[in-house]
Amino acid sequence: MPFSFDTAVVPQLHKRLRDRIVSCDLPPGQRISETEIAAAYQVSRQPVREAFIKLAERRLVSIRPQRGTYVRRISVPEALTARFIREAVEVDLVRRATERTTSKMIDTLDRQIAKQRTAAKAKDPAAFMQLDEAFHRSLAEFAGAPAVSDYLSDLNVQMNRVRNISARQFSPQNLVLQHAAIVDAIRQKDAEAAAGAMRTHLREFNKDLPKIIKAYPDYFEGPEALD
Amino acid sequence: MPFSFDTAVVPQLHKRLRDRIVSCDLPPGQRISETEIAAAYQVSRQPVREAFIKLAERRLVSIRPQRGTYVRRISVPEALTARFIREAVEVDLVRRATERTTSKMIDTLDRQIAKQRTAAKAKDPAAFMQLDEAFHRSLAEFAGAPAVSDYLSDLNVQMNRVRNISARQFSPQNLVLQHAAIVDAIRQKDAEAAAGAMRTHLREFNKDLPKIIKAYPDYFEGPEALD
DNA sequence: CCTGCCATGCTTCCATACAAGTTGACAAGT
DNA sequence: ACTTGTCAACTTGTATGGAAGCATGGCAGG
Repeated sequence: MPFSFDTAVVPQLHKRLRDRIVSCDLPPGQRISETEIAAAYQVSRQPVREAFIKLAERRLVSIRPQRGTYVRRISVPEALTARFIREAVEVDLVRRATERTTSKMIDTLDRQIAKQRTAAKAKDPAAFMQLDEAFHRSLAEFAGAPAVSDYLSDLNVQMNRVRNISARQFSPQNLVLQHAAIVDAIRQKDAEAAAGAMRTHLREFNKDLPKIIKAYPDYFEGPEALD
Repeated sequence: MPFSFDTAVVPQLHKRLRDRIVSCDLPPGQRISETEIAAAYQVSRQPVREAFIKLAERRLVSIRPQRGTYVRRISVPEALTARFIREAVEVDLVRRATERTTSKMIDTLDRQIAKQRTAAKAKDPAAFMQLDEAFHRSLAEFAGAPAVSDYLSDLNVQMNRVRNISARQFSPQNLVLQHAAIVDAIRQKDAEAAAGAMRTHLREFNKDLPKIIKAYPDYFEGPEALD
């Protein structure tokens, strides 16, 4: 499938490949070569190579010189580290958001949760993932630090592959309840309760992870751990 | 100055350019062209280009197609966001470290502080910066999350240019005292005091920043904020 | 049957050539 | 004086051709 002409090729390639990797359409461990992708997308090798470099910087692929380029398997320590950082930051964010509670803010969050409930019932994991991200982004905005989300989404790239599988596997209904608990605590202006609810919510990842590892062991890095 | 032959060129170039940028040897706003750098380091344009791509991913340079590549000016909002995240994470880390206090740990930290005092008296900013990073890295290790440091150092790239200038401008003696306060709180197993001391320490950045902006206004992004 | 060598075909890396867009100078016209 | 059009000298983007290194499989020798 070729690209639009009037735009640089590399960004298009990068985005497309990233999406395919995060959604596990290109599964972890999959080998992808410059020539192969170049032929598939009808471009020369150079832009493909440059897209690969960008993906490697985000640790989504691993370029092994003279050997090949592979979709990185998920590193459990890395995913846990990303989760740890996310917990520290988001707990802080939700505390701050609670201190600045406004009725407009509560309304917005309530509306988002209603939408999430709908998506959960409709069993539309992709839509739910998007709403989930929007919810956390809103919290960052209400905490007065909107740019934090951008940094976090960079970080989340590692977690998101797991969460994508997870969303397909399990019902996100739990997650909606946890979101609702966070909003309730904010509504009551109870910062500590909100922080606790957020911690509980984010630690759910640690419970799902082992299940996903059992179900898809090939997707994860073994002890070899070569980059 | 050419490179060693038996190693790939791109990583060497990347590291060298990154160091030059973070140390402000290549000042913010400086234009750097592929051909120019290629000539200076005796390589072809392609590896330079690929190093530029990596630097752009870390937001250290801004590649403007058909126009040129520039060392990014420091974005104040970005630096503040990085600091915010760092505070959230490091406060959490120091709390955890306090809960796991051991005498060996205290010894290590005390020794590090002694070294910092020496570097501060010797007015060796580069050495101090290195010791400072080692100190924070140790705290992450003692908190049982060593990999967090790697993520943070990625984040810090933005702050580090400011801190580099700051270290040259002001005496780091204050910072040593703040480090010592953190260690004292850990010694007394007072997690809240340790967290508070860490907050105070990291918020120092917010006090230095305006001074640096006044002294080097050209190094910072104005309202134009193009990318 | 097992082991080690070696050719072959792959991969990424680097160099080079060309394409396409931007910028600035400068001259012509108003 | 001011605007406008053109051109030349840059910039980065893409294509392509080798060079060097690695993996695989066949094959000779034990």
